[in-house]
Amino acid sequence: MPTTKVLKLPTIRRLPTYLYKLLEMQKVGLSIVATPELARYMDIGEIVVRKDLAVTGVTGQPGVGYKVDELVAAIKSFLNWDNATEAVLAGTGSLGRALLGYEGFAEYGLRVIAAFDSDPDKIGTEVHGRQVFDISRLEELAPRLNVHIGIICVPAPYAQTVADAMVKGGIKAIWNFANVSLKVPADVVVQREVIAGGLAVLSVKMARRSRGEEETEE
Amino acid sequence: MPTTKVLKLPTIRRLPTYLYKLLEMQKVGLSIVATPELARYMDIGEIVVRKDLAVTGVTGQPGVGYKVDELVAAIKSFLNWDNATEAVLAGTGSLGRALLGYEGFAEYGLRVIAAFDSDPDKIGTEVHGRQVFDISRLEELAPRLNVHIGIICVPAPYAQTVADAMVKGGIKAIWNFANVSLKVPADVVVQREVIAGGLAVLSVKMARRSRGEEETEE
DNA sequence: GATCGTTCGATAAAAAAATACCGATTAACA
DNA sequence: TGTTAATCGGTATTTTTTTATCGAACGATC
Repeated sequence: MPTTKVLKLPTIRRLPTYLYKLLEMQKVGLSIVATPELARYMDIGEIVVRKDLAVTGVTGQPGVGYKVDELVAAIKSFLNWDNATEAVLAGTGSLGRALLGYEGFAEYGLRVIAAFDSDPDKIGTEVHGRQVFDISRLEELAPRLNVHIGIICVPAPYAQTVADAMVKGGIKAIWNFANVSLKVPADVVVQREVIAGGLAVLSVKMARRSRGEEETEE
Repeated sequence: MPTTKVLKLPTIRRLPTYLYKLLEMQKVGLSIVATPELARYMDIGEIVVRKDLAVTGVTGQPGVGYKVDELVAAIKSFLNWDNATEAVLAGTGSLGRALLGYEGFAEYGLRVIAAFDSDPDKIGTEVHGRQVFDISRLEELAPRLNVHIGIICVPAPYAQTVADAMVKGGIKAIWNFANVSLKVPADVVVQREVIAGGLAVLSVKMARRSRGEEETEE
């Protein structure tokens, strides 16, 4: 209870998916959920589900299951998604626009309140209701907007420059979609997202399958 | 050499990032790369890099490093990315459009040649040079296009229906961006992509950091 | 109220992945 | 030619993650 348990990255990665399912159940009015159902939905073992839910501190009832509301609250709290965090986004290319258009972030406690770009044609426009500012103003505006999360969607060569500006602007967490490692001070956390990683796994799985080999499940 | 070595998922996920870096080096004319440089770029240990590269079968030279060209070829071959595979995409919402606009796939051996949607306003239009067809024609057109990879970007409630159509259309691999588990025959592989997973990790890291705790690096 | 099937949760075992260690090979340079 | 620094690649170890096992709690049914 007092100290922090070891955090398990795979578990944390799975939590949003649980949350998504649980929110769906809430909408339909379901109040109880048992492990087998979640396991089917997640395509993982029942025991994994129990371990995952355990980290949130929620305790289920034997023979019954878990209370959906409790789980939702606990997961949100664990992820610090209970009160929306505001973020800025740099790079309004196709990926940046996609993220700006993704309504799901609302449920994930993330509100992207402004976008930045270097393209004069884009500066001053709006993307999905958010204004696009000149990227050179990022460092100046971030503190005024009081945001602490930055999302980088610029091409790889510009990512470090943008990251530097974010750090100077007081950003403490960077969600990096550019495929480069960013140098940041120790008190800033970075999460690099490599979408092609999934494609690689898919490719290898497919190749094996077509060769008729059996492989370990993901 | 004869039998298949155990495939390590984390390694496979990292391969595209190596590849990206190596292609960059090729462009600049570098022909040799050593582990420490890659390790810095990847933000992981040197030993991990060596183990990763080992699965491709490439052997480096002590005191020198690896040949960039060899690595590029070996990784592409390992991932079956050496001759482009064609794919279709379902759902031209913001995410679907972003994927259609991502040029990087060319380097990853993926060519999305057609898109599908159910919205009459989108059907018949073009998105980044690819035509958008009525999703009801997916099952009919997929075999004629001779594609075996399908990308699902439709809202979660429609994902299973789309997947069924893809399977009937001869698709053997599905890259699923909808947050649901898909039921498919055993000879079809599915890779589910949960973008919010990374955000969850970032959130937890940030929370820990602000509490002044030390955690294990990712 | 007794029995059965279901589910939770703790402990233990297995598998997977990351890390450490160390000898061998190479280039650079005195 | 000898020495030094850098690097690879194999084996061994540790850590992390998944999977298995089992007793106890609960609801439903008879």
